[in-house]
Parts: sequence; C-alpha cells; structure tokens
Amino acid sequence: MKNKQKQIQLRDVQDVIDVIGGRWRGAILASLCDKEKRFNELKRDLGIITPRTLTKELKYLEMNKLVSREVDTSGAVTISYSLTEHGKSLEPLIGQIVAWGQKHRKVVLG
Amino acid sequence: MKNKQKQIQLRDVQDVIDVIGGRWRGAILASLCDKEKRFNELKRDLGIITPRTLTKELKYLEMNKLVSREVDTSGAVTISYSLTEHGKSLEPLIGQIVAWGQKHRKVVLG
DNA sequence: ATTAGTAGTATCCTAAAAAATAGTGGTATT
DNA sequence: AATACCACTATTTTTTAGGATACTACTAAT
Repeated sequence: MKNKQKQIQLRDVQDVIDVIGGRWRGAILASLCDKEKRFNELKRDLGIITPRTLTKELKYLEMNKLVSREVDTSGAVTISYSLTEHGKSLEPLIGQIVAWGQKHRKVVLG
Repeated sequence: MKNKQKQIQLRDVQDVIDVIGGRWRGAILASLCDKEKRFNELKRDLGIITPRTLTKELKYLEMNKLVSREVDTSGAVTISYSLTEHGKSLEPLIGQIVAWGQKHRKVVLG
C-alpha cells in the first residue's frame, strides 16, 4: 500500500521533469512567467538556444497546454507566446525552484 | 538591472533542472526522501535502472552535496545512501512537484 | 563448497537532444 | 533600393544520456 503510493509519486516526479526538464523547457517557462514574449525576444532571453530548438520546445509546450501561441496580423505579422492558465499554475513552483537554486549555489560553491 | 536579475533566475532554474532532472535524479531523491537506502534497495525501487547509471547518478548527487554515502564495515560491508541536510531541503520542492504533477495529469489527460 | 546477495566496474552501443550552419519569405525602415 | 528585423525551416554534425551485457571482489548462509 505504502509502496504503491511511493510508485505514484515517482511517476509524478518523472512527469514533471519531463515537462519542465531538459535543457530549455524550465527556462522558457520561467521567462514567460515574466510576461508574454515573441520568438526572437525569447531567443535573446535564453542566450544561446538555436531557433530550431526553440521552435521544437515551444511546440512541445503548446501540446502540453502550458503555452499558447497567438498571431497578430494587424500590421507586420507578429507572434506572441504566453502561459496558458495551466501554465500559470506553474508559477509558484518555478518561484520555489529559483529560490532553492539560489540557496543551492551557495551550498555548492561557498 | 531588471534584465540582469532575470538572467540570474533563468540560470537558477537551469541549475535546479540539472540537479533533479534527467531520467533518474528526481526519482532517486524522491526515493531517498522516504528513508535512507542501500544500493540494491534503490535499484529495486527505481525499477529498471542499470547499476552503471545508478552509480553515476549517485556520484553526481554526492558531488552536489545532496546525498551522502556511508559505509558500514561491522559485518558484511553495507553502504547506505541518504539525503544530506541540503538534500532534505529539497523535500518541500519535491512535494510541490508531486502535487503539480497530479494536477497536470488531470489537465492533459482529461 | 556452493549458492546467493551486496556493491559495484568495464566496454560497447544506440537513440535522442541539441548545436552548427544556411536559407526562406515576409515586413518595416531609411 | 538596400538593409535589417521577424519567425521560422532544413540539413548535417556532434554530444550526451543511458541501456545491454558481462564481469569483479567480498561476505553470509546452507
């Protein structure tokens, strides 16, 4: 019983790692917590990501209902990416991740 | 200024993903939240991990001061792995990850 | 003495992730 | 008209993670 419960938790952890893990997903989501962004804006934010990878990751996040893509055709076509409601529900978690990350750096480096 | 702050946060997110990400790290840490475990005990817990990978991941976690390895030579040599204090500070984060993971499954699957 | 368990190592291999690089078709700016 | 920015796509190459498999050295139990 207790063991079964444990299994379920491990699955949950792995699911979440799948969603925010990898080299870029967490950072993309964190960047979008700030505000909605356009493709090249995200690209600059993230530093060294290639457009191919960014495209791929954004598609994955869209499919997982965390990010939505909106096209504005009023002037020159611009496209903005933002967190969905579900994506926004990640914000507190990302906040805690950032906080723990800062602590972690101190422990490991200092 | 504001931009600089943002960069730091993205770096933090990436650091944490590095620590708990990958296929096994999060699961290993989650398993050790339960109680200290021995090598083969962890191996059974995790299911299909190879000993090579488990060794490698445990070494990484040791280097990052999250897990400590203790040798008991009183009888047959046994070795136990447990969370360090720093590792234990991850527990609330893992708890939130599990909670969000459960919510996420509902959103994505129905 | 044999078997089984503990705690790993050593080698090789494959699949997937991501980088490098180049190019596309559009708009806006000067 | 030329340049530059936007939002990508295509192709090739490199890197990395992790699996498969086999083996080691030790101890404890039967």
